[in-house]
Amino acid sequence: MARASGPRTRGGGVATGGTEEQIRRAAVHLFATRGFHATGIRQLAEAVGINSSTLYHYMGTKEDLLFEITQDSSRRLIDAASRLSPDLNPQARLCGLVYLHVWSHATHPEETAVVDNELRSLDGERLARAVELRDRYEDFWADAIADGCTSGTFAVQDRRIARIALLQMCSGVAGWYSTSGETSLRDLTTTYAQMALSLLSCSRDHRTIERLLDDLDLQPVVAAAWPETTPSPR
Amino acid sequence: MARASGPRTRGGGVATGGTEEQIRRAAVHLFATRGFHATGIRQLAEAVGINSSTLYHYMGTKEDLLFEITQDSSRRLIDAASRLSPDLNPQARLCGLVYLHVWSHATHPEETAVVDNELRSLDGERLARAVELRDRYEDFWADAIADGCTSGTFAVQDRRIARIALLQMCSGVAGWYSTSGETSLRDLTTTYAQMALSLLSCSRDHRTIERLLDDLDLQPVVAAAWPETTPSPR
DNA sequence: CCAGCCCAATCGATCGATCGATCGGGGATC
DNA sequence: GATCCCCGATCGATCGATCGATTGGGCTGG
Repeated sequence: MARASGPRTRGGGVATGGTEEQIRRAAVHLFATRGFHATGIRQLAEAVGINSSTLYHYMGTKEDLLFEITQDSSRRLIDAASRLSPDLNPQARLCGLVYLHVWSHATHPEETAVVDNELRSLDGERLARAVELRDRYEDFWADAIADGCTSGTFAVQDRRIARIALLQMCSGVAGWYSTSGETSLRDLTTTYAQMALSLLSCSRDHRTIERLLDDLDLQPVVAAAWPETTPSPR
Repeated sequence: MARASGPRTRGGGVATGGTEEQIRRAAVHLFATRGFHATGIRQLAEAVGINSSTLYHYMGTKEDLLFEITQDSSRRLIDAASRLSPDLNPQARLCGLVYLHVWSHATHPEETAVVDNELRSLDGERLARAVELRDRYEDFWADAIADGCTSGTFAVQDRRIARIALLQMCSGVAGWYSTSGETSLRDLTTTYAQMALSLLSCSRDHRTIERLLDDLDLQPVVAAAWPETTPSPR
């Protein structure tokens, strides 16, 4: 349990946030970079600067920690997607989903990578719950694609394959994008939205999509889904 | 003591190959499904039906095994890509790459998944060699995309991002496709080739791509890259 | 104000289990 | 008897997790 909301002890507490949040952050980083099974409980403690036994004052088992991380990240994506206006045309809806997904994966690559790659380390019941959340999120995409296809805006050979391909392509952003690189977040999201529309046989000019995304004004949505956006670079 | 299974005689070995090949196959399966670090040496031995110490008669370390598996799979992809005729037009070349990549990932999902997901478990020097092979393979894609862009066949906002997106999208096949499902390999590869061309602003009809792939006649190429397997369709 | 107590927070020590890997020897075949 | 397979036993290291003990700030009753 442990309710930590403010108290810092020990001198020299340079790190930001409470101990519990530090643990969470270190776990996200280690799980994303080395993998769940390759991350030792002592490594995690060392990254936080505490003894390994102290970890268990703040968390349950190591797997509990992984589960909570994945649930949290999954829910953020679902929250963001569900905030999209329901009466958008298919084109705008799809662009919005791409924007939210790519923005999340670009600015929080570790959280999203853990969800994308480490679900298999969950046991049966937790895996089922995690998959359920993932499926709920993918339904937003399935609905948008179906809408566009029935209305004639999109044209694809196979809707399910198109959905899988789009999600896979957009998730890849977490693996390579760096905010310190030469591509801005604005260009990145626009480029992916353009590729997504093209893949759905609905090509649009880059500037057109840029304006479309500007009009959607989704920055408040991602800000609500990922509140404590860190000032740290990376 | 009677041996449980796996008569060793060389005269054609009943269902499974030699012990070394059995180990390789079991390792590919376990590394792909559970992950490298989550796979124990005793699990691996049990899957083959031998004692864990016997493993070391056939292999080096566990990491040696992973390295060999990734090198092998990477080289097969490079071999296949390098067999594509150098004087194909960009459209046909790109379709050929998609075909080879998707076919490989669909028919050998575990080998390819290990390469795609477990490279990080390699140590520094081996990781560097593995990444080098991966980069060499991606160069085939970069060249095809560049050719198409300079010749006006393709049009993308960012060639590098397009390449990454295409590869990510095609690699995803390993994660969901089942040869026992309702989608044939022929439809799968054609659908992906169509999506790839569309993404590159070079839309083509499904039937057109089907014929294009038929004309390329790439079955001998994949058969050469993955010899000891069953290639029936197309 | 102080005495007494509580409790979050931390650590060192250690648990049983499992990890990857090694070694010497047994038994079969040629 | 030499070679090839294979296994039981075992190594040191590390795994995730728990234990008892200590610390110190904050709250309470007097």
